[in-house]
Amino acid sequence: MSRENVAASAPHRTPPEHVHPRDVALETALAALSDPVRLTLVRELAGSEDWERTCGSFDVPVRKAALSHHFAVLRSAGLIEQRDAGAKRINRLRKAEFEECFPGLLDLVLRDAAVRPGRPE
Amino acid sequence: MSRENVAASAPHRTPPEHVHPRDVALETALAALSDPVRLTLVRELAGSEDWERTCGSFDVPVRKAALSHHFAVLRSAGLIEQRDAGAKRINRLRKAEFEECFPGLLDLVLRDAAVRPGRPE
DNA sequence: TAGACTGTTCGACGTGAGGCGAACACGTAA
DNA sequence: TTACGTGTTCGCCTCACGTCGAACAGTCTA
Repeated sequence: MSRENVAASAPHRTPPEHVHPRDVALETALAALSDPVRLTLVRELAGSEDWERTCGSFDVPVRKAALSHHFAVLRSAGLIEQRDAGAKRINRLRKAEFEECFPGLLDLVLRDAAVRPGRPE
Repeated sequence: MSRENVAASAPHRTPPEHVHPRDVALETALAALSDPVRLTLVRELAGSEDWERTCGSFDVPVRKAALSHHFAVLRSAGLIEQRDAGAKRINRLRKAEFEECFPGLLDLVLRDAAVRPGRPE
């Protein structure tokens, strides 16, 4: 709690904790991708450049509290990486790492959006 | 309720209702596979011949009521097909159809079991 | 410095999923 | 016919998930 612990020009915001897809169970990865909101996030992210999208820039029908929760789930499933940039937080899809650990899964998710747009509810 | 409605040597047990993977949403397929019990069922089924395994022949730590529920989930996700054989109900993994609709997914699930046996909980 | 903006955390809520035992239906064997 | 085995359905319970509003912490800008 001393002054020194906070010193050394450390960032004031606690940076997000990441999990590498290597340390993610298959069940966790599948569960993370089985939610429509998170599926939208992943797909929009896949169509953007790395570190291009802020958390608030996605077109999803939930408020920011729920949105923050979904990003946390994606993070702990090894699907995204986040970085603080000023007041905003920018995102990147961990395409290569995830593909290496769960081959074909990300492709399936992204392709499914294009090939079969209107699925049953 | 008349005698004729039951006639024509119809089976007494109502046969299970099936869903073709074609009519299954990606979210549904992923959710079905994100449960450890169902994952075990699918994997054991993949290691057996078609119509070889009865519902009660799987090594899962749940009672028969829950087991019956899991089979219903797998059925409505287009993952298995069931048929009545006397008092028992025998199963088949819809490997080809499912692979056609969700390419790579089943392979990922089955391979993951072999390549990474001990995953984090 | 005051305010606007971005995102996280907290507590609460409703819903649905997964588990169980009990009861039931059906098929089979004694 | 009776008894047993297999699997489904029902009601109930518990817990995790998704959602929200409110409050908070930082960052940037006026």
